[in-house]
Amino acid sequence: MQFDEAKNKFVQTWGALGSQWGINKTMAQIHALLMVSKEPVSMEDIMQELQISRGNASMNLRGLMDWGIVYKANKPGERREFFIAEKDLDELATKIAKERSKREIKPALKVLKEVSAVDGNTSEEAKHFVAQTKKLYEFVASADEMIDKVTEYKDNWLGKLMMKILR
Amino acid sequence: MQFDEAKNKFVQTWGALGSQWGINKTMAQIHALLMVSKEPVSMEDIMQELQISRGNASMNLRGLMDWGIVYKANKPGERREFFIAEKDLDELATKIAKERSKREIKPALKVLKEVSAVDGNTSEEAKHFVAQTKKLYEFVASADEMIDKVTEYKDNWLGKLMMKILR
DNA sequence: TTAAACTTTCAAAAATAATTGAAAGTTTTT
DNA sequence: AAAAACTTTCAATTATTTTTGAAAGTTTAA
Repeated sequence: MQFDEAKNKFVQTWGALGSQWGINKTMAQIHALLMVSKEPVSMEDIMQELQISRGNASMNLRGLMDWGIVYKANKPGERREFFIAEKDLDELATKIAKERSKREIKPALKVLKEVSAVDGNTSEEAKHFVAQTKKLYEFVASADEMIDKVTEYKDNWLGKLMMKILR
Repeated sequence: MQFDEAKNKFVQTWGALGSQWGINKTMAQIHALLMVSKEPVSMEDIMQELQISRGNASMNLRGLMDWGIVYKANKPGERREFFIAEKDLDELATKIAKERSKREIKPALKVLKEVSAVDGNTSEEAKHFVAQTKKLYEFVASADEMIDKVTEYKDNWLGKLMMKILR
């Protein structure tokens, strides 16, 4: 396979994957493009390579920066802005995990706690509901904690040991 | 909070969450509904509770069954079909992890392997591309394996020990 | 075998999400 | 201070996804 073809395939595939994970296609494609670019890339270039409008590029770059996985990079002597992706994969995974926890898991936990505290759970139905949502709360909370710990310890000896055992 | 209100809130929240994870809203809502129902639920009841059409209910139930997290249940003496959700949360998590691995991670790995094998990587650009995609391959492959192991060992002593350490 | 009871399918309609592009906003240069 | 070089915003458009509902399909009962 030729370089251009390979690059294109990578960007397309990453974009399609993004959709399945609740990230929009263009955002995932921009990220893919930046991931495999050695040099910082200008908005102009991104628009050109992905054939998208200026507004689209601008908004999705902002989105990626909000996730903390793309940065602005200033090229000396250049007026316009360039962009680079976080290329350290451990760092990338950590940022994504932390952000998803904050945006999605924490709010879900809050709701689970609320709803599992229904008043006077008299009926069988209500009892079952409380039991299930409590279990769910416990489960989600400990999964969330576990992800925390794994990312936190990822580069110390204990973490490395565990990774080894798990592999 | 009253039972009905709580149940509704739970179903709505789970549905909204589903969207962010690439699962459609109705499918997530049906799943939520079944999760907290003690008794098997008929399609009629699902349509009623979620205010959705027959076709919609049918397709999304089929989807949930394809994921292996909802089953048909026959009530003795009843003609029509009833549905129940997998309620064991470890089992649920395992099924989802396995299925996502099969549907999304494995195909992504295939592409990563393909594209990291570009011909005559002469230019600096091409070299960087190959290096990045190879790293990505390694990373994704080991994350996938790790998920495998965690779900596999979840209920044996080693798994339990690790869970304890990680908590 | 036919009718009744129920489920699935799928083309069309509706709802939702993403994209465009031009105007407004910023920052830098002269 | 004005122009130039660039970025952001957002209402309107376009594309995608989901939902509907009626027809076709299937299974059970009589």
